[in-house]
Amino acid sequence: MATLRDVAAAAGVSTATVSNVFNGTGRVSEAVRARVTETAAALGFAGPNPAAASLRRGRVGIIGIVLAENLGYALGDPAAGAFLTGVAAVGDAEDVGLTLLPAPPASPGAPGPAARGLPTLERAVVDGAIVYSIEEDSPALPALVARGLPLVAVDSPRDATGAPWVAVVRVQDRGGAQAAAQHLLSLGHRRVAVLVDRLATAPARGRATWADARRAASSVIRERLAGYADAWRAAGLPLSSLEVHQAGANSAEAGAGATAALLAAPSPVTGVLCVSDVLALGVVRAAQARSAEVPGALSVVGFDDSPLAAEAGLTTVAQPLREKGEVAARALLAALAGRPVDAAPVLPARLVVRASTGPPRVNRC
Amino acid sequence: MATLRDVAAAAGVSTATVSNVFNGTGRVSEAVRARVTETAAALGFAGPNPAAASLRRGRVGIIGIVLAENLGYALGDPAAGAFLTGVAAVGDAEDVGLTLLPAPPASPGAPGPAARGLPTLERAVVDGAIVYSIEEDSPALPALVARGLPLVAVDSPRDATGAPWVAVVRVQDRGGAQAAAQHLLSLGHRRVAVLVDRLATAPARGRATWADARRAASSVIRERLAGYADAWRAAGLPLSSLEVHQAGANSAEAGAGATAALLAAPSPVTGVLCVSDVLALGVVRAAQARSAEVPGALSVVGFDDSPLAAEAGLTTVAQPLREKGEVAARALLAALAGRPVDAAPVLPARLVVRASTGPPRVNRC
DNA sequence: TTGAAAGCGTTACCAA
DNA sequence: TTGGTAACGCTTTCAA
Repeated sequence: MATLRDVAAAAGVSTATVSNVFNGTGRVSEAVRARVTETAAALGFAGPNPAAASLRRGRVGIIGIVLAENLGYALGDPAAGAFLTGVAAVGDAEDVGLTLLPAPPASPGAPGPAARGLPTLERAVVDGAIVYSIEEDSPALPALVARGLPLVAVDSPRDATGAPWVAVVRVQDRGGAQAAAQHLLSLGHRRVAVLVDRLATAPARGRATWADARRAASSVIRERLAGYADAWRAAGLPLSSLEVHQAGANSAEAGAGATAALLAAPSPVTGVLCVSDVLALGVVRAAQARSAEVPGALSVVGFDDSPLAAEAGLTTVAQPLREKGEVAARALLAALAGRPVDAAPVLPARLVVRASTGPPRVNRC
Repeated sequence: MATLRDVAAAAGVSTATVSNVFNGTGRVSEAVRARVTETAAALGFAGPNPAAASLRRGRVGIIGIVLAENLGYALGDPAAGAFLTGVAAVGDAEDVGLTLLPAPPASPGAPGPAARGLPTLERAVVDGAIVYSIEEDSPALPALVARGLPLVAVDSPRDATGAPWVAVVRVQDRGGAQAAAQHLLSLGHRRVAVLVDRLATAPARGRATWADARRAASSVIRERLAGYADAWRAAGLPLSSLEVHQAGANSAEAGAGATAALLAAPSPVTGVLCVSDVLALGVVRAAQARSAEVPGALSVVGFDDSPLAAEAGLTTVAQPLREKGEVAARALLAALAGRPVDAAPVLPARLVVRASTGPPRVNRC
């Protein structure tokens, strides 16, 4: 592959001039520009080597998006897709590329600084990064912070682990969750389950205590659970009638798998508040498969209003996913450009009532 | 920010040694390793500068994914998300990052090599790229080819515009489409519409001719249309009873907008073959809004079997989206590693019959 | 308007 | 096992 120097030599000009031609920068006579362009074409020189240019410039024109777990898993949630769409839209407008960075979960016995299992994260050529919904104890966070990159957090720890965030973007998770629970209460439900993917980093299934729930590893989960509890408290109901269950993962399958436990109990719940739409859709599917009508026998509420929810007629708490991506991207780009940044935007959440919730059926027994 | 050289100086060793410590490479005594690690920590050195390392190494550990149009638009299609998931899964496994590269559509009057509006594409620091479903006349293609990067095409031109593809990944679009059309035929439909997003690069709406259809800008669209026509031909039916309509864009809204024309004609169609699920979902929604039952008054078939389709009970042609991503990524990584590559994998497509198709209702008049 | 030259921060080869 | 030392390919003053 020809280099800029080759072109300079062949065209009989300096490398500085060739660089100027290719960067649109500066004053170059039309004659020289033409000669350089031609020579470049003849040599098959496609433009400055990006790695070299990045090194020299100190900027790359690419921002990273750090996604929880591995990329494949993260993109499986349509909510993540919507968020990315927002980030991408802003990136487009500012001619900034997007690199997806996987943040593996905490693993015990991390070796030296070299082979900690975060190679992509530590070596990615990016100007800054948006940290999307990663677990608070992920080793990715310190690794990123150590790099000294400008960082924007989305859906992340309230106290943010001391990371020097440029901005922390949040959603009214607690208020949205409260509205969801309030909705079920006002329909007449009094025995309801809360279904989370998992409370701790290690997946677990089955019923959990509220004490565990309050210590959930994810701040978003904590907030949502707190919101559900708020509604219960406001109604003067005991938390014993608001059971917390873990599905083990954030997927429709996991939601389906957890459904039996909800319905089979001695006194089954009449409603389920799920912390994500994918979980909720799994519950709906499993309930119907067991001939438990939704919402007749079981009301189901999701969270996120991901694209799937509307299709499925799922009552859910909508958060502006796309806008969240836009806000985060704009904050990061502003910081990179040295512009002032809103350090703590909070986006609204709102209940969207669809067909998956209704009054509880009166007990036939 | 401290550099590797600073660390070397402070620790009283050579830069080579520090480099070795941080790359796990080579033999470094435990004592030296410890001293270097400590010094680095003390200086706040987070590891080698990725841009510099990339320049020196000649590799980055990142592959690009070129998406049609702009990223925001592309990610709006859940099918793209599923594909990306596949690519990401392979990337994870091989510790390779993913950069999303936007490929703007053709625009007239492109200026010099510098400011052609493809900055991200021309400057992205990647080792190779997967070109996903981009238009055949996109300026992105020559720009990429000029860079001399190893390239894998997905859903791309049959003749591939002479680009030196490492591999071209295809799906049995034609066969899948034929099966879809055959399905409607066997249900008794004889007057059917084909709904595409658009045939040419410039968006257009309304009915089109088969002559236009055969010249569609996208090879995938051409293949699918050919498949529909195959079924018609095999049944001995005239193409005049298989109307081609353009929706103008690949979105549910566009599909909905095109629905009126399908139903309002003097002799309305009884079935619609859509080239994507999002279009199909738009048609279903719009038909129902006009009190045309699906499938009673109108049978609707999608394409892709994106995650939305199952939720909505849409009959569609399934293609292995995730696997497509995996195959493409593996091909590219193999090429980068100098391993042998299957240059022309073809993935299967299969009809998935759900609730959106049924026999045509007998005309009441 | 053009050129000379000094790095940007690494890695990898070869020698010690 | 460690160090010296060339590159890697470019951008950017500063001078001419």
